Amino acid sequence: MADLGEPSRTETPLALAAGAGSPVRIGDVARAAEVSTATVSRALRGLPHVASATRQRVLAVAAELDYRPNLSAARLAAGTTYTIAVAVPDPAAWFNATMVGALGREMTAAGYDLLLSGVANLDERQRFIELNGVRSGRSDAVVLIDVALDETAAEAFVDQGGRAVSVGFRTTALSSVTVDNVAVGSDATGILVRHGHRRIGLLSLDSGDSLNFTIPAHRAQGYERAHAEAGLTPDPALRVSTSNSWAEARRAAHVLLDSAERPSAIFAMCDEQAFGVMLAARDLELRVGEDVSIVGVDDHDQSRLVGLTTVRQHVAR
Amino acid sequence: MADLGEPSRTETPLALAAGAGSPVRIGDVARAAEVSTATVSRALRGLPHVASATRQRVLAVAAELDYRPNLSAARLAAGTTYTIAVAVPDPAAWFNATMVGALGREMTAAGYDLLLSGVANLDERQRFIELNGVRSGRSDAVVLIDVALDETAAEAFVDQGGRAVSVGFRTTALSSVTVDNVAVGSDATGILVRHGHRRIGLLSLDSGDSLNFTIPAHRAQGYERAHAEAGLTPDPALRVSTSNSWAEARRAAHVLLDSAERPSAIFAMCDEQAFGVMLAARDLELRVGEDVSIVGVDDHDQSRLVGLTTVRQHVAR
DNA sequence: AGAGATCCTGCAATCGTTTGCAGAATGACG
DNA sequence: CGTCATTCTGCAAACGATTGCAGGATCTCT
Repeated sequence: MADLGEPSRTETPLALAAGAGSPVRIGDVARAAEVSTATVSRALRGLPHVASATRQRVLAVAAELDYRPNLSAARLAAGTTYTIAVAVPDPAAWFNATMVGALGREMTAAGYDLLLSGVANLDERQRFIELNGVRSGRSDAVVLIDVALDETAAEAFVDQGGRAVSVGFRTTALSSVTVDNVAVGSDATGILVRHGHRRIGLLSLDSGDSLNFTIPAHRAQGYERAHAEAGLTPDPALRVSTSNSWAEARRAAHVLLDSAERPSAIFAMCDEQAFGVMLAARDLELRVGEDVSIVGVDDHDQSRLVGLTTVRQHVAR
Repeated sequence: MADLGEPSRTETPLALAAGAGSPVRIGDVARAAEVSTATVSRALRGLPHVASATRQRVLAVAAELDYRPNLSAARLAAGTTYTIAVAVPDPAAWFNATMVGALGREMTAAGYDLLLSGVANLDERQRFIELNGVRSGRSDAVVLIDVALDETAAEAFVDQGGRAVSVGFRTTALSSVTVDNVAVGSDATGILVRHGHRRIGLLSLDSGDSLNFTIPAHRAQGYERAHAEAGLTPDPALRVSTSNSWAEARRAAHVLLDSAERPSAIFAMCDEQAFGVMLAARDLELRVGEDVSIVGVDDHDQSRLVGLTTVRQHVAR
């Protein structure tokens, strides 16, 4: 593992407004096209009630002058921002990153901007909600990815006129897009049960500082349901929980696997954890899929590689 | 692999401005605190020349009224946006996501907003540059992550007063933060050479639709340099390139590994590709690290798991 | 006590759009 | 040819802050 040290940096002095000239305003276009600013505004935005000849002329002049409307002004006047604020606990986590990417594509297509905020703890969540609340003029709506909001907070937000959508967490006050995590847990565990496993470990996701505690809870419910349906009773000793880092998961898996009565399979709530479990298995020279089976959730490309069985979630859309 | 089907969606009607009341403006605060709006503005932003008693009063009143300044108005008046637009080819790719996350943290701390755009091809890049150019009022500056901009485009942007920083791509017109990719390539290859490998395959990153073609080129240069320093001449037949998908890389690796004179080691330009190579090796029942060595770049947590040697890049900061 | 410096505060202009309303121009129709 | 409906266009008032400038208090020093 070679370490490359500090990345190099070049500091090219940023020539401020070198050939900038004064920016073109809507008035300049109006004058050049011999119409009023009102007409320019309407023509440029494709509003009705503009003669098509006039519109052509305005468009031509605007292009000629390379006119760019000032967004702040437009937003102020129109009272809308065409921006959606997205909050996500850890932007680098695979699920979140994919979600944000997909959202971004949709929004760009619809002409909206995507304001991204990392919201890792309660304080930051609070700040985010306040900042992007009603009439902050910062955003038109808010999307919470994997960020839980209790009912009262959600209601307060909506009552004040905020618009919000929640992904991965269900709240009655908010529109939400969620996956049935009980089913996820049940499916995953069910796969193991059908393969004849009777002692199945559960590596649960630690809520910790995270803001969504329902996902792990629901998946755990599924884990139990699958057991119940097969007439089994899960052993509480086989249940541990960690954050979603592979390192911690590895340590936790050791606890399970080192024991004399080790489980023959482990259900890990996310792939990151599943990787950690694999590491632990390797440490103990257990063969994955033979000595111990592992099931994860999510759909990392890489999962396939190491022969992990995963329950897939649809992320884009 | 169980497929959970379409995620469920709840559509709670979003009560618009239920208890919203009319938003509090700066004038309301001014009136309540018995000062002018100018003073309120100064007090709230911590500007000097406000008596501390006055400031206290204003702050109290503002809090009392739950005043939130309208960002669009503030931006228009101040001529600044406190927003930085970030362009990234694929927001879900590990390196990019991590970078965006780190940037976001810094920016939030500094009171800036992060506007995220996916910029996957030349058209989108063009659109991004136009949209976020000078005085668009959309952003104060632009950060290009792994998005190449030719010198002329960069100069034009700067000449018009745009501010931009480039990450992962060096341009003389722009400030840039880059990693010395020749060194990366050379380090990675050097590791293999020192382990006694003489036939080293190179799995290069296909520029394709991507916007940064210098990284692969530089790493390839490093690959050659390392050979030269060891008095070796790389075999051109051992050089293939694919996109950064593990599936394609797997196919490409087959081309290398199926041959009678297969390389004893392969340098893959990114971890995603390295995973693909591992898959191919597994297909052929070659043991990684024994029958064939693999080196990748980046620093996925997962790399460690499968015993991949990687050259680490510092991503955050 | 008067002159000058220092510190606060408010007036009003400004930022660059959008949009309601009214008036002008054009066309249709009897 | 006069009405009336139908388009188009422009005037001017928002939108909600920021900030240069000048005036009024207060303080210091001789």
